[in-house]
Amino acid sequence: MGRAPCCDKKGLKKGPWTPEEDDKLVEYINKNGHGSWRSLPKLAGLLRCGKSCRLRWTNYLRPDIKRGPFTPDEEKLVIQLHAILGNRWAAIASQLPGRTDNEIKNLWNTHLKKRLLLMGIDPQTHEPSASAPNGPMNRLPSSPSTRHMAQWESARLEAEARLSRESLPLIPSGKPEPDFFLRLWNSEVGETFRNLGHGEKTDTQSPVSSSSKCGSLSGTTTEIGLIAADSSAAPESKKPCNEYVRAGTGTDSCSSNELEDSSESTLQLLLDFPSNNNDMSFLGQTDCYSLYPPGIYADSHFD
DNA sequence: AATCCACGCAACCGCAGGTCA
DNA sequence: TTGACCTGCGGTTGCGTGGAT
Repeated sequence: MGRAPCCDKKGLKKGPWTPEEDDKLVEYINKNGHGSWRSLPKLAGLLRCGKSCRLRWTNYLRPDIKRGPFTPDEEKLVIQLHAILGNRWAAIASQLPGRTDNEIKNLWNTHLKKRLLLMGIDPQTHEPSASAPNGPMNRLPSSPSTRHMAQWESARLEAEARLSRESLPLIPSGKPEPDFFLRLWNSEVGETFRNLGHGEKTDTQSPVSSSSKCGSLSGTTTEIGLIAADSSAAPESKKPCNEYVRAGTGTDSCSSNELEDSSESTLQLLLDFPSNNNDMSFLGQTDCYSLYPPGIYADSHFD
């Protein structure tokens, strides 16, 4: 795969953007849209490479960018999503309207990572660091894949307990609509779940650390399968759900691998789940999805 | 007042994947 | 099927700024 160097031309400007350049870029995009980023600089009269223009636009000039400090809620969400997604900043950013992946990446590297370290939590694995052997997360398994499975299993059981306790359909009014799960199950994603027992392929290559990806996707699909099973009385959902829950609740690495390929669309569907600020709120706990013992990510740690 | 240093943010770099001829 | 082109993403760097000494 050949790839043309982006900024191989001499005479292209680098470094900080001037207000004049910003104006040109904004004016051009407002008039014409960005079209091809590669040709944009020439058309807009900028001595920049297209990549630089795109970055400037997406990270700074875009009108829907929310500027200003992150709120505690946003920070909590970033941490929770990072526990699920790992360093997939774009995916995390997509759940925080107005925030860019760059911004979140910076937030993580400059603030959140340090805070977690101070709390004795390894920011990469979200488990207790060696310096905090008695940390509250020490009860979790040490192998990343096992630990993630355990985390999601814990979340699953929590949700299961809550749902059976309530044994009521999920009510709208800020809560997920019951139909959502049915629709989910009957969707293409649900189809993926239904096919899980038939030897779907697995994607083992990913830029994301294996631990985070394994845990996130397997857990994600587990949750969806469970909820679909519990919240829908649709007859067609019974068998596949049972199958799926069985697969999802398996704690060996095989089931993890099988579920791993539920794909980005699955993840996206979960992340697009209709809730307020906390994507995991449907698991029952509103301030944290409780993969960790209470208080780990409580507000007080991030104020 | 001058210097040093740590921090935060904007921007760059290189890779990966998708599209299209 | 192949390769060029394009975009998006994550990691990293460098500079400006403010606080500490």
